[in-house]
This record gives sequence, C-alpha cells and structure tokens, in this order.
Amino acid sequence: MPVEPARGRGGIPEATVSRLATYLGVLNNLASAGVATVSSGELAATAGVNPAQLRKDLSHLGSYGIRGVGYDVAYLRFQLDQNIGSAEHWPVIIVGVGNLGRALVNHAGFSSRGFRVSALFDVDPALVGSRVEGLPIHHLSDLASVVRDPLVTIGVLTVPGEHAQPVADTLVDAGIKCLLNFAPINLAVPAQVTVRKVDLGSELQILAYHRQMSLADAISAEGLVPGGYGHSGE
Amino acid sequence: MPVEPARGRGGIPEATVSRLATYLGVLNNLASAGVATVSSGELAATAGVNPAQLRKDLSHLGSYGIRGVGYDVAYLRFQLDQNIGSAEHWPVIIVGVGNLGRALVNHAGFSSRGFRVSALFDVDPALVGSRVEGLPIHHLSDLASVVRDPLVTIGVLTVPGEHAQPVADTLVDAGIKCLLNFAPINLAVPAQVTVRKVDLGSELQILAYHRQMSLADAISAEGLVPGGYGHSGE
DNA sequence: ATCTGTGAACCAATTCACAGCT
DNA sequence: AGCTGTGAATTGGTTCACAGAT
Repeated sequence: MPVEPARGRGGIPEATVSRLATYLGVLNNLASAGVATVSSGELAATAGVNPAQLRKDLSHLGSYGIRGVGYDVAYLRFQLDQNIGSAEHWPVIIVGVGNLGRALVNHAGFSSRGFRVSALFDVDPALVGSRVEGLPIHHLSDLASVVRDPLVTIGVLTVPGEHAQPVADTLVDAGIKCLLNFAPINLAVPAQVTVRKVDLGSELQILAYHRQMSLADAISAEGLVPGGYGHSGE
Repeated sequence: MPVEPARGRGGIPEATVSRLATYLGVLNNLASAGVATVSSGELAATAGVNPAQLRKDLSHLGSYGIRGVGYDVAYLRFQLDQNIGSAEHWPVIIVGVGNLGRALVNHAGFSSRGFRVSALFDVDPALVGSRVEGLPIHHLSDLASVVRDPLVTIGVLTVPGEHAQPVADTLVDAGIKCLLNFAPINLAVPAQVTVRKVDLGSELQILAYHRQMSLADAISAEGLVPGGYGHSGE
C-alpha cells in the first residue's frame, strides 16, 4: 500500500506552502496595481520560480486558471486566501518588546498582508504598562487572560535566546498554536504546535559562505588561467 | 559518468550550507558553556536534525570527528569557521534605517556570531547625518566611497518594497556581492551576486496555513463535516 | 493559438544501515 | 563497545512535455 509522503494536514507539501505564501503576496501587489489577469509565466517570473512549478503548486488547491488565458487576479487571490488561511482571521501577538519586537509591531510586510498585531508582552517592569504604536505592553503573566480569545493562536517570539524555551512553554500553555521564533535556538514544543524559525545570524553566515567561495574561486582562477584574464566582465 | 548535482562553488549543497550555519551557532554556545566534546547525536538534537544528517553534512568538509568518541567542540568550531567563512572577515552594511534596520544594528544574533555592522545608509534627509548606536547614517549616494573597502561585500536591505530593486542595483554597482533582502519582492541581480530573502509576511502566512489546517482537522474530527468542503455556494 | 493542468522523468536531499576506526 | 563516515536505498521536490480546455 503506497504511503502518501509526509505533508501538512491539508495534503500540501511544505515547500509548496511556502511558495503559495509568496504568490499571495505578489497577487496582492498585482491587485493593488489594478492588474486583472496574469499568466503562470508572468506570475512565476515575479515570484522568482519556474512556471511549471507555479502551476503544479496551484494545482494542489484546484483548477482556478483559464486555459489559453491565465488566471483572474482577484479570483486566484481569493482562492489562495481561502485555501491557505486568510490573514484577517488570525491576530498576532508579539512576545519580547526589544528592538526587533518593536520593529515588527507595525512592520509593513505584516500589515500589507492583512495581519494585525493585537497585543504585546514582556517581563521587563520598565516596559510593562507603556505603549508601542498605541499598543499597551502586558506582563507575560497576563498572557492567559489576554489570549482567552481562541483566535489568537499566532505568536512572534522576539526574546533573547536564553529565555526563548521557557517563554515558548508559557505561550503553548496559554493555547498558542503557531510560533515565529527569532531566537537562535531550536524550540521543543508539542507536536500540535507549529514553529517557524528565523535565524538572522545564520542567514548572514550563509552569505559569508558564498562570499568566501566566490573569492576562493577568483583566486584559483587567477592561478589557473594562463595570462591571467578571464572573460570580460559579465 | 555521473554528473555532480548543481552546487555552491565549494561543492556543498545549499541545504547543507544552511544547516552548517546552524551547527556553528550551536557550537558557539557549547564553547561558551565550556563543553569540550559532543557526539553527533547530542549536536543533532540541539540543532533539531537527524544525527545521520549532521554527520553527512560535516562529511562535506572533512573528517573532523573521532570515532567512538565524538567531536572536539573547539576544533570542529574552528574548522566550520574556516570552511564556511569566518564572520569577523566580513563587515556588514545596513541600507534602510527604518524600524527594522535600526533593530538589526546591534542585533544580538549578529554580534554573537562575530558579525559587525560597519556602516548605515538611507536617503531620508531627516536621518542622514544622525547616528544609531554610535554609527553615523550616510546618504546612499556616498555608498561608493564608504564601501571602497573590498571586504565590505555583505549588505542588509531593509528598505520599502517599492525601493528595493533600484537600491539593490546601486549596491551591486558599488561592489556588494551578497544581499540579505527583507523587502517582499524578488530582486533581479547579476549571477555573481548572492541574495537571500527573508519575507516575514510570508512566514506569518505559512503559520496561518498550518493553523487553518489543524482547525479544519479538528472540525472534521468532530464529525461536523464529512469530508473537506464542497464547491463555493452555487 | 494559447496557456493551463498533470503524469512521467529527472534530480536533489534525507535516512538507513553498516563498515571502519579508536 | 561506541561513534563516526559513507555507499545504498528511499523519499521528496522539480522540471519536462504534452494532453486538454478555451
């Protein structure tokens, strides 16, 4: 009996989900720009993927295109929104109001997609009670009462690495089901909780690797190419 | 004759490079904690990967472990640093001193890995000339003179989406070879330039998808909905 | 004629399982 | 005995190429 590959509950592979999120962002922009129709080729180019990939990704949701024509921007956007989870439905809380947390409170990339930050939390007495962008900062111990609303299930974790695990535990206990973790550690959470990690230090490290490699290439090319010049700059 | 799969110049697959960056972070922590030796199992657990995966990843660099024992933390850390690019060698510039850019100036995740932000740029006259964390904000038009240092090749792009492409062009012209792009658009750059995109809006969107899926599962498990959902009301 | 939707083919990445060293 | 290093097997992901719809 052939076993289906491990997938999100809805049967959509993780890699596809990630790209669908990107497509939705592009469609939002196209809609704002008044574009009515788009082909897989155009949409794929804007999103930076192969057209066949885009079509296959969309095929996981259904057939929302028109053969010979392309996709209706408004309709496809609506369907993506329906299928992958409308941002309006899920208020977001931010835990850890340091520089990064503060920067995310009215981050354009959140609001342009319809996400709303509904509450802020910290443990620093100097912060609790004050406001950022009009939002009051609650003490983490008030989490349970503020998060009683069952729709509040997405938490952004911008606390120092050494506090991330206990704070995550607190969030999970309060009913948070999804975490965006900016701390550079791997969080242990129950299976039903989804964590995505954004490790900005690692991102720089990866870039440093690429830099080092292309430099190494340049040096060895200088040594290998007789006469010392390669192709004219491209 | 089997052809090697497309890889980074150094022959290390992208997925592996990304994890190596994570391992290096973990090793930094272990070293600070005074741990002298670690097994693939322990290291893998901390990094959140399978032990076999970790060993295979490390095998791309060489044989730095001791059979029957594990890895010497200091030595493995040194080797990773050598192999994937020591952070100290690559000063970073930040372009776009909005909330996010400001938050990254002294981001703990950068400095704990040894990355140093060496200059800030913006075009807003209200910002140019002032300082953030002691660093002066230069006008973007001064980029070429400030970035004359050939080691400055990593740029962090925290400008609004609509400005990201022209600003990226300016950076590339000035000799920047690696970009960490926080704008939610796909940048077009020459082949020799490496771009990594961090799309925080998409990250939330992906979490929203998972939330929606587990909610749908819970509802269908309750028996309210026999199977999925039909077509939109017709 | 054109562009979508998709099985089939291909390629990359992960995991297994065990040989080989300490 | 214990743990690393790695070919082989497996799984997952991408691209091709064309059938099918408008």
